[in-house]
Amino acid sequence: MGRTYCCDNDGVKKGAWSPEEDRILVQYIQKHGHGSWRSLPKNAGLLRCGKSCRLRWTNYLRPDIKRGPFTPEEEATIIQLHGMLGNKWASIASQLPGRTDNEIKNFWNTHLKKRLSSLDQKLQIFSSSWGPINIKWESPSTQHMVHWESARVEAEARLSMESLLLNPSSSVKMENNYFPRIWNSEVGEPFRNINGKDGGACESPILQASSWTKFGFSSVDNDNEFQMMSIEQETHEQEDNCKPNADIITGSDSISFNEFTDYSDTALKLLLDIPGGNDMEFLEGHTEKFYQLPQSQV
DNA sequence: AATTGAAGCAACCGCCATCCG
DNA sequence: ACGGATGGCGGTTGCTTCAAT
Repeated sequence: MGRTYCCDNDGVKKGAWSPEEDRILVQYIQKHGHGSWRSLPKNAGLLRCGKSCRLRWTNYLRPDIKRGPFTPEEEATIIQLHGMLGNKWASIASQLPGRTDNEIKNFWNTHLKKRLSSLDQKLQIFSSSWGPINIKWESPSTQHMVHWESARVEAEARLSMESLLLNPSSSVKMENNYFPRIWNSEVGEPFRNINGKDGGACESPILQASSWTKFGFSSVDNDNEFQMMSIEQETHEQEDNCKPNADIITGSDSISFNEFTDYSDTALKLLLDIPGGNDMEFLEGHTEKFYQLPQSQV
């Protein structure tokens, strides 16, 4: 059985849109609005299905579409949001005015995924040089964590670097508000509620693990209801409340969320933007300096 | 100059959620 | 309450462009 696809009709054109079709579609929508997408092509005199028209309009012809390459800020936003939301392209796009979910999805698949996968490889090399870090890299959930962490740390590193370069005195404050803003927006809602119906306040795992404080950035702004806290002081206080989050994320892997975070924050930070051809060269003879086990692990 | 493979991107497809009669 | 219609979303495909050989 199954429902019929709206473009199953004979005589419906497929493939690339011609400038003439674009012109007709734009003129029609400007004059009448899109109304029902299904009836639009017939009314406008286009041999396309409504779905195709909607896609063409939303992804390409809409007047507020922002063309051109992604800025570093947009890139960082995508990485961060993808770390939080996964492949929720529409949600990510809603935070990037003028960008479409399709564009972001393509950008992720063609650029960012590759970059993060190369980070994964670096991490594997990095971890294999240390016996004590018993990470099961083949585990899907751990791999997801690696993606998640890679994305987050890369974005943080980039943002902090840009912030310091552009405005050493004030920009940190702005960037520190980024996660709280997203967390408190509709995008963050499912994550705020992840701990169950009793609504027990549980802080974002991202913020729990955030390296802002670890790397010496401290919030100077307490206006936001979402307050950045010292990891050392606050994480342990909330650990019990938030344990389900960590379990969800790490599954049955051999390291806990927080353990992994402690390792990877430092490790990834070091792996980013390393000058020269040999990414691992900087580690030689210096591993003990770069890497320290958390107190609980020593 | 021709060929080939990779990368980038627009568009399609099918599933799912919501709307509406 | 139910079922069909519609819109939205994410995954995938395939065409185009470009660089390497």
